[in-house]
Amino acid sequence: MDNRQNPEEKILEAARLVFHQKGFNGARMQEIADLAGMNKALLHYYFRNKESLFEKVFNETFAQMASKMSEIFLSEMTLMSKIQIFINFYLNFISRHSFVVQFIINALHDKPEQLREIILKQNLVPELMLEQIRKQLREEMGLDIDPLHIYVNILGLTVFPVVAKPLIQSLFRITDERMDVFFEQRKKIVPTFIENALKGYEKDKSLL
Amino acid sequence: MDNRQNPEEKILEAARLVFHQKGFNGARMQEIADLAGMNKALLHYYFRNKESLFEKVFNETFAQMASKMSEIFLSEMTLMSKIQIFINFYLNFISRHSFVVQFIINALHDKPEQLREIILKQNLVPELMLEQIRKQLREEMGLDIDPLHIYVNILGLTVFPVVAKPLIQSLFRITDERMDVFFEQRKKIVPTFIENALKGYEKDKSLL
DNA sequence: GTCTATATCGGGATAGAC
DNA sequence: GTCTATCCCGATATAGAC
Repeated sequence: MDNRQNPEEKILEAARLVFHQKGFNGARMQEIADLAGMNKALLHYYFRNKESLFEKVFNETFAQMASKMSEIFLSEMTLMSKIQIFINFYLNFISRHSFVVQFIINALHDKPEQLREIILKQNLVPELMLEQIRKQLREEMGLDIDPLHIYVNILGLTVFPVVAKPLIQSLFRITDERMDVFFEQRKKIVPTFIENALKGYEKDKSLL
Repeated sequence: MDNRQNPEEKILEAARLVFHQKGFNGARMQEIADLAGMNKALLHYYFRNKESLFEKVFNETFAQMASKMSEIFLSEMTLMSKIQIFINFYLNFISRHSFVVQFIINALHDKPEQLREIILKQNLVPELMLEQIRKQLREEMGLDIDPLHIYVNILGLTVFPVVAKPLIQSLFRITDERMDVFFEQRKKIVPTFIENALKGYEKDKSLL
């Protein structure tokens, strides 16, 4: 671990790695200390206890993902471009931080409160993103659909395969290399899939 | 907990509830014992240790999901009907057993081995399902697409919202009641979304 | 601030009575 | 088979020297 950083930063970096992979219950303070190249006691000196260290990591991680997402979906682009960019960003990001999403989902499942506060603290308003999507669906594609469904669809198509990667691999005996190819393909396949789906609504509005 | 059952079954039922919600690390033998209305020691008497109890629950749960999925996708129906039925079944099932999927994904993420064996033990061959989907894509829609992507898309659109439910709810401040409506809507929206997407490929084969 | 040593506790597992 | 009591380890947390 990088010696130039101050201890706080070294601990946080180690904590990120361990918590992301093992979650709160699975993580060991000892492992974090080892990874940070220092003693357990120091973790308590800098961050009172395991819980508050976890909270720091969680808030930081979640805020980062949320703000990036917000940034993309509130920018000035066509909806389809945004989807394209989101999937690309996300699949690249995830290949380096493979456990964050599952980490977030699990952490949330344990204590569903907060989280909205984390977002608001960053001056992000989730509803704005939805309204922006609604507006673009209407103006760019002439569709009057609940944007939440579309948003969830985008996430599902992007996020699920990443989270379920071990399941998919084990089930169909797919090598790591073929899995990389698979995710590379999805960068093109998913946007097309979504675009097709939305264009289908345009053709036959009775489906809405 | 039901008194008519034998102790083994009572333990298993309690173990299911607790493991599904909290995972291996989060679960407490004490909690399982309490829920089963008996003493911790009895859990060890019937199931040697925590690990093997967990394994029983996991294998059983996973096998159940897998066989149902296999049953649907290998049956004699159009692909679109299967998708329709799968989503309906799944969203109903999940509303009663809300944590199973996350449970499976997490368990797998911790130990990616086995699992294929569980499937094969049931005489299920995952690849058969894919080949069946490939065949139906070709014959019913004239599409020559990698069935794995389609399969993963179906799962993503169905499974993700369930797993991410707390996240969605907290982020957009959605009440439990509105969430029920949301999932009810998805039973129609998702099949249509997929159908549109696939029909889009028919129109413009260059997208494949 | 950083270390070693240790207190404390929760929880899985076992012994042994009934 | 089922219980109580207890063991024992792993892990968080703290005391205290340097």
